[in-house]
Amino acid sequence: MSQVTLMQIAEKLNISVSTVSKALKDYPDVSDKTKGLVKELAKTLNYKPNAFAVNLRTKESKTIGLIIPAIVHHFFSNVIKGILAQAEKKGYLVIILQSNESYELEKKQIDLLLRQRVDGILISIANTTRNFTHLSDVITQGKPLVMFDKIAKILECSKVVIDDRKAAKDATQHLIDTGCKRIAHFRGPLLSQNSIDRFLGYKEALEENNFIYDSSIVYICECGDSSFEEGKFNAKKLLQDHNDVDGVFINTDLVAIGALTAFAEMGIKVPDDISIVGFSNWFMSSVISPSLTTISQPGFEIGKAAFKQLHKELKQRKKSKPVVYKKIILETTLVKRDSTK
Amino acid sequence: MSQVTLMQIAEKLNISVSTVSKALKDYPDVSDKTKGLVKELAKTLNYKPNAFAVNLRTKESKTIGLIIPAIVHHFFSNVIKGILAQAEKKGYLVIILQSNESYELEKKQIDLLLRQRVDGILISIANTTRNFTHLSDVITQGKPLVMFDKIAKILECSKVVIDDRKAAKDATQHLIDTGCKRIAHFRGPLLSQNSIDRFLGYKEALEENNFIYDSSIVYICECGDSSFEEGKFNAKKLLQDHNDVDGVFINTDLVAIGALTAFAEMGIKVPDDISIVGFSNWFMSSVISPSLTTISQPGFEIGKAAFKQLHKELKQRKKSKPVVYKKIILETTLVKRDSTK
DNA sequence: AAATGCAACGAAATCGTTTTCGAAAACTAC
DNA sequence: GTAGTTTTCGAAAACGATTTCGTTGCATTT
Repeated sequence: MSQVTLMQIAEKLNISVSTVSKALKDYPDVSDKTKGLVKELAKTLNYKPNAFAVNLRTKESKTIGLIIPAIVHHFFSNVIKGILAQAEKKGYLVIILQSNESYELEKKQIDLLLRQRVDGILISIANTTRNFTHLSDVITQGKPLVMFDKIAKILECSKVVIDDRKAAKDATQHLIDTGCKRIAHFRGPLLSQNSIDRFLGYKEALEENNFIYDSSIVYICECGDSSFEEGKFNAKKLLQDHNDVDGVFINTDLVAIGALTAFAEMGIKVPDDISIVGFSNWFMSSVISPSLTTISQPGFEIGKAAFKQLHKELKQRKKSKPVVYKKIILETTLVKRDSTK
Repeated sequence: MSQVTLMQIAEKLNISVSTVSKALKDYPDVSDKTKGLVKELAKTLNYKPNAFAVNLRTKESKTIGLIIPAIVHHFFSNVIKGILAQAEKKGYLVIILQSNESYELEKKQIDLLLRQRVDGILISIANTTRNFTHLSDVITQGKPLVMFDKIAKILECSKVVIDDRKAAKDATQHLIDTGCKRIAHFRGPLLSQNSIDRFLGYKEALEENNFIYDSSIVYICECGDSSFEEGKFNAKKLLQDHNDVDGVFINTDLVAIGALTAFAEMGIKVPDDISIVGFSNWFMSSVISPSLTTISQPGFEIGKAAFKQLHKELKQRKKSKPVVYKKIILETTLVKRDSTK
């Protein structure tokens, strides 16, 4: 029941606590003989160092915090998987918090993690976050902070992202290349940076191909829990208002699948009557029918890269080396499927 | 950079560390005047108690561990969401580890969590786990352990589950009620308890309705990363070998969706030619076409209940009250959709 | 005036490690 | 045999908070 301590081992062997500690950590100033004795007894007693004491002494806990807007989300759960995989390799544990896209919660959670004195923090910020002082506080306190996917451009810290603008441009270009003449866009929230960038990529592709940009065929989706419904709703509205549209680039797969469903219900043929490109490459996009052309967003790799960068900064700080912030941009690819020609 | 300590506050106010500590925790033997001074200074200095020291002193960290076979999984990510929501309410943090359905990893991770001295552990065990000593160790060490979904029946501890057998029986009964005469089953791994129970429920429904059980129309799926492919593969095989089958109860939605896809490719009409019932109610099951009739498995509630139970045991132990283990069984419901008549 | 009670504070032990700095003990060399 | 190394070990001081048990002063009671 009660845990074994260094002291108990020391008493049984009639040596001091310090020698036991050093023996277990293979210090050179302990004889092989006592090392053997200590290690053997430690094993039979099933000694596990008290992490609380170690943390207090060493001022680090080999634990990092992760704040993410949502867990039940194909992309984000892949990111988590990537982070956990990498953290495990390096012997780190991860405390996960879900901000629910709420700035207030995010602020509280940052405070919680700082109180817990995690070694560093990984975060993808909430859509509603405008004020970044809670995040700059982290950096001020000397704790590494790495942002991914949903970042704050102003903050000076490392970031792991994709090029939303380029990816959106690729997606739109694909619609153009496959013969679409009038291309609509279902965008995300007005204030979400990713959504803005994707919108800009869409617009840029249009302009480069001498298409006329028409704001009346750009629809806004909040991309929350009811993404699917938003997709359905806007698809129906689109058909009513602009039946000449023959292509849509949609901010996320879930909205796109909603749109696909609406089109199916209304007897509109995809891709014959209208082509659709989504964004993120959720698993389900490959199994619905017609399967969805989309942009693959490497969640696992983003998570992996984010932890790697955090770990690098952790090591740099430990060696009191200057910390260099990095912006890592991961590649996206267009996955062509049956929702486009 | 360097953190504020009780000592620093004490020195600035010319009082002792103990008084500062007691003032902040509203002990009755500190005057309101000094309490005011201390609290004010603590706030302006942005004092945060050093969690490492508090943990060491109090022997608890308000942190629990969670081991889960997979994160990128609709059901499990919902469980996580439920756990995190409840943990947040009670002021607990959650360290999450993914076992990847590997017994070896699971064992290591239990050890990691014990070393970290988390206050308790929540776990859904890996499919490959046969030996449970690593889990009984947790209980022996006096740490609460609550298992959910994938449990070990032998272990004496609290459990949160659904009634797989009853749910499977309901699903099969629905196929019978809607006129199916020959019902196949795509089951999960031979050694997975959930899969066994669902199989037994299937069989029980057949027997109660005087259907003949035929093992040749029970197919095995590993239900791993390639679930979808397995569903497709087995659906095709089923059609080749037994074209008289008019209903299938399938162990999980993902496999079922694979089967749906295969049927669509082969021109088999669902539910006219064959009816399908899945299990778990993934989000995608509601948006594919035809939408999938399935058993809804309340992931969020399971997570919530699991944490609640753990928290209750944590409190009981703290008050040295006897800990009572509970087996909590949550309700499932049959969600009727278009893949059955 | 002595005894009692109470309010307000502090000293010090404790939690279990890590690590520095000495101090023995053992060994080498002259 | 002495001086100087090299091993090998231990004492003790952190790390920062919590909590027990005193101690002080002051007011109240008899």
